[in-house]
Amino acid sequence: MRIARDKAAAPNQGAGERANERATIQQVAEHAGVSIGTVSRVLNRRPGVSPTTMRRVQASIAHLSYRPDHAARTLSKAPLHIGLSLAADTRRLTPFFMLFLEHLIGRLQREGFRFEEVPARSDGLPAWLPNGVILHGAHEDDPRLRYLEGQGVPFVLVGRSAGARWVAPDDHAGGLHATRHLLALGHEEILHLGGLMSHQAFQDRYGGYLEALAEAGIAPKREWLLDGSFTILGGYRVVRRAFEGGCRCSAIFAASDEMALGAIAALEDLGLRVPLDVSVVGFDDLPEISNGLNVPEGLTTVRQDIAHIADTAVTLLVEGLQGLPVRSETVPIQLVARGTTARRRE
Amino acid sequence: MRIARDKAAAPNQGAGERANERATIQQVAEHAGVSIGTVSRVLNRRPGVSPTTMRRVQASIAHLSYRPDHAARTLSKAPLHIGLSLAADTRRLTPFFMLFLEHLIGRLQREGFRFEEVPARSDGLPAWLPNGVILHGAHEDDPRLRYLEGQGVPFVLVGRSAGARWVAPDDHAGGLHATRHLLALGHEEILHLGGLMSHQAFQDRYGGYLEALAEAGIAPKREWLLDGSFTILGGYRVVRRAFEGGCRCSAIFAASDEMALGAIAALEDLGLRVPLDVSVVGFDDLPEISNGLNVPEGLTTVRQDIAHIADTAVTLLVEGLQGLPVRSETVPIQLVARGTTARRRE
DNA sequence: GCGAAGTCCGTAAGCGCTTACGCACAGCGG
DNA sequence: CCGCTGTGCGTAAGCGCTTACGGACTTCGC
Repeated sequence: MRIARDKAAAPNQGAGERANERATIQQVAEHAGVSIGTVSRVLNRRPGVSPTTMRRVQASIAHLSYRPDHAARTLSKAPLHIGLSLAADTRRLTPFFMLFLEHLIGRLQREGFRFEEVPARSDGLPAWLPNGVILHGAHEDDPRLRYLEGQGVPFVLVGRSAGARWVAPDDHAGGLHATRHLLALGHEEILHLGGLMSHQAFQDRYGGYLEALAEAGIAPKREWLLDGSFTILGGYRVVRRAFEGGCRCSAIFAASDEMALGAIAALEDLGLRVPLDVSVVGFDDLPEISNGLNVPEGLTTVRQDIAHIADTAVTLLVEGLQGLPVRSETVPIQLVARGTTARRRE
Repeated sequence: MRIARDKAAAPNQGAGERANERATIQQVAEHAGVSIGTVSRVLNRRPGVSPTTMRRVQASIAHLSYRPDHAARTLSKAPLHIGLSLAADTRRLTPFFMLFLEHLIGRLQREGFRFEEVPARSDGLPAWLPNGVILHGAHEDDPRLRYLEGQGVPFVLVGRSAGARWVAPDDHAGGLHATRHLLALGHEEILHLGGLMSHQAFQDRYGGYLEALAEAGIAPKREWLLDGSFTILGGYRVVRRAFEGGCRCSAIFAASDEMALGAIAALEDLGLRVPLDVSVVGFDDLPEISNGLNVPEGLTTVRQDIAHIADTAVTLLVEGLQGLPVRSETVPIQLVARGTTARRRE
């Protein structure tokens, strides 16, 4: 499959900016009247460039709408391969996960890392050793962790885990704030729509919920805990069944936006109005969900800063590559009050 | 953020395969006792390598678990930038779309293309001109198409469209075969669970359904056409409402697996058994859906060969880059009969 | 037995970028 | 006025690949 690039168009034009062709660093340099080394320094914010020159270069970059080529940048940066390893059970293409991946890949590209998903050999160990690894959804006793440790390869986990570098959102605080919000609105009987309690994160959300209830002096009832298995349909069915079965709760804290969406649909189908009759709080803050709702103001939910989580994962990994001591980070969450929660009716 | 690679480990070792470090073409060449040029020829299946040498090189590749570096390969291949442009309304991260993208990216990477999503300028036109473009979900009167044509940039559309290069699955045949399958099982009153009829593809699926009914001499009733807006929840609600409203149909042809899933859940909740009481056929064949079902044999559905579609998109684009005449391709679909369809109970 | 035509393979340039190195010039103290 | 330090910048090597080119053999016809 050979493809000849149309060279005849501009026989000997050097770097005279061909209309609309993507600009290279060379062209930027010529346009600005400096060398490519200087342009590169500006791009990477490295010292040794006078303010005047820097401004000129930046103007040229803007003028040519130049954007550095990922492939070339990757090739010349430090030859570090970083591996992505995604737990099989998270490979479920949930919107949340896809967004995370998008941010992660973006950051790695911008940073000039060479990265690839690491294929597993038949014995479950990686086929080749990257210089650093980001793991998503690994359990603490995952054999891969021991292996990486043994090989001296730094890694960071997405999700809380003892004795390793990790990033995780503050799931506990999320559950806490969501529930407090409902309590503050006068609700007392509050369902928790959760599931997958083998995951630490989801246990934590539930833990926050329990703590908030305890603060308010409310003893949680056994039947308030619903398992929606983190799907829209799961949320719908379990909530519908609960309310058909005579549940009198006036609020729901769902551990994911998907389940919240299902819950709201179920309530609607039963003739209950959200938020007039029942308030609902979600978790994640996925715009997809909030926009798809027919509550004009959108879903009240707990926002996770996905970009921040992805960013921190990379930062921690870089620390590991530099040999800095192990450090972990909990990224804060934020309650976003919108249209699906209201003061409890009378 | 400077990171020193540990060079002290093997001071003057040349290309002696460092344990587990990722191999380069150089190391493969030394291991096989040939030059890197020859290794490259083997990798790219280019002629001019004797069978003996080829085997030796392949053995070395396997032994070192060598995999060519994307970045380097991209950089040295023909300098063609191909742009990806994804219609805003398809940016909905549906499983189907994500899979498509995964295949597309894989193929482009293997092929050594440089590709990037093309950002739009404020006036809606692309910020820079790639050498070729793949568009997903563009309407025929999309201004971008005119623009690309005017600039002489070849493009291919995913989805049928007059007068341009396009690839699309045979949606009509899909609808036809799915419905024929149900008819052959003795069903006569068959619902169509569709939606989004502004899309040609979904109209076509419906068209296939109508044609099959016509063949069988059945006049479709108005109330057999349901709008599930291509979501699980949409499918659930509309089907539930239909059957609660006295629908006596014994089969459903859903235009997506998601809607089929919703439909099945709704039927279950109403105490109807699938496939004993009602047969259901989906569309797409997403393993995610079929596995999540509690019908042991999985969902009967129409399979779209996503990899083939992505592949063809690239092939057609390459043809465009080579200046070959415009050509389009319909990729065949296939009915996969599994556990959600059965002969109509007398 | 010698030149021509093949076959197979090594060599080196180059893709677009980063960065170590080193040069030119300014400003300083003596 | 000379050398010295320092700042700002150009230069060139090299990242891991692909591929045009040409060289070393082999094989064939005469």
